[in-house]
Amino acid sequence: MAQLSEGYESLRLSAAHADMWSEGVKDQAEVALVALRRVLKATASNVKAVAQKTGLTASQLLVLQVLRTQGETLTGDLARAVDLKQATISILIDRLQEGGLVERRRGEDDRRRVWVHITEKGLSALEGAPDLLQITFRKRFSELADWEQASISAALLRVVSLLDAEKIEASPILDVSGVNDFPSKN
Amino acid sequence: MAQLSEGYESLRLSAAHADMWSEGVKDQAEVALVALRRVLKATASNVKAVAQKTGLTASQLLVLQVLRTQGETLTGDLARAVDLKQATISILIDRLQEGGLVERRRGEDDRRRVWVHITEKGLSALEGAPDLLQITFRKRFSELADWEQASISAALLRVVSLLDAEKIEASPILDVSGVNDFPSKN
DNA sequence: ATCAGATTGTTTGATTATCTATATAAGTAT
DNA sequence: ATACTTATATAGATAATCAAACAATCTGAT
Repeated sequence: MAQLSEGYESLRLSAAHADMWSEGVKDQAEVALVALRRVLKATASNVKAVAQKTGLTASQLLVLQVLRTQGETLTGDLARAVDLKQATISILIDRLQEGGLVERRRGEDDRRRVWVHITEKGLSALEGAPDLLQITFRKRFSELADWEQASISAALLRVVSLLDAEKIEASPILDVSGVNDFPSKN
Repeated sequence: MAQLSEGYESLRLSAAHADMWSEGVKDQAEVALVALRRVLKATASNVKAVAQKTGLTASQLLVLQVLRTQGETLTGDLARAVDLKQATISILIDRLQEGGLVERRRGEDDRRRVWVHITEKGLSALEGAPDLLQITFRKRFSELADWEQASISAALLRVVSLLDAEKIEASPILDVSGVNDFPSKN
């Protein structure tokens, strides 16, 4: 336990214009990365917690949230949205359907396609698990001064570009948990 | 496919001082959240990709990176660091040990404790999987002007506080993939 | 019309993750 | 000593997840 915290105690989060080559002082990139990691960890923890509250798994929660946000969605798009293989989504949807949380509908024009939509029961399952992290974020963010809001948004967008994540669409959820490879083939 | 992208097309990422109550225009919080989600998705995708390159699973990769950064670590601290249950870590370490990537060492003063450390083989396994995302980030970040670096770091730290993530230590990896509930009990 | 190839989903078989609950072992304190 | 407490490990169960094979359907070129 000591082990863990000590490891990070050595990070100087305030070393704004420090000599980047001196020993023992992290550069700004490190400061940013540490902050980023904390954000990532916080959000990931959050999903698991929310999922558990509803008795859903993280992936199931994720899928339901996508469906709530986007409405009826093709299974393939769902797979892309949560970064899972179609095979995985297929089984995941099976389970959700068994529980009556979603329904499948065969495409009319193109009968290969399968549309998935969330049911009333699915919606109420989500009601039972408010995403407190996101709610907290919104609330506190809204209390910030305009200029600061703009500054944070800009910085985040900058980070997106630094990560070369331009082409990555956002999942409609403040999370990541069962995620996969790049938006490659399937 | 169309379904997915259309959903986000409606977001006006540039509506900086727009009327927050008018229809069809997202407020700044939404802008920030969308950016955040993209960051999360990008990083999550990254781990999976890196893991796959080495033949490791995401969790295994995560653990190895923790061990490389922190050196010898107690299994319990490891569990906390990657937000998994001790039981899960135990099995995970079993596998890594079978592959010769880590070793266990019984504590000397307190013989209940088990220290885990990465082996040479483990280190070279990591060499084979450079975290390109992180490398890219560092490189591009370092090319930014000082003031912008500071601005981004500050904004990220602000986000951490908005998420109430103060108490959450950063994992030494730019990722989250197998993560669990809050830093509660065990 | 027909047939090759592409797309979209599902199924199968296997591995791994992960949890809860329980067991084991070793410290600590009364 | 006896009863807690802490640190790991094990067992049993469920679910995630993938790759590969399969099935159904559509498209386009002949």
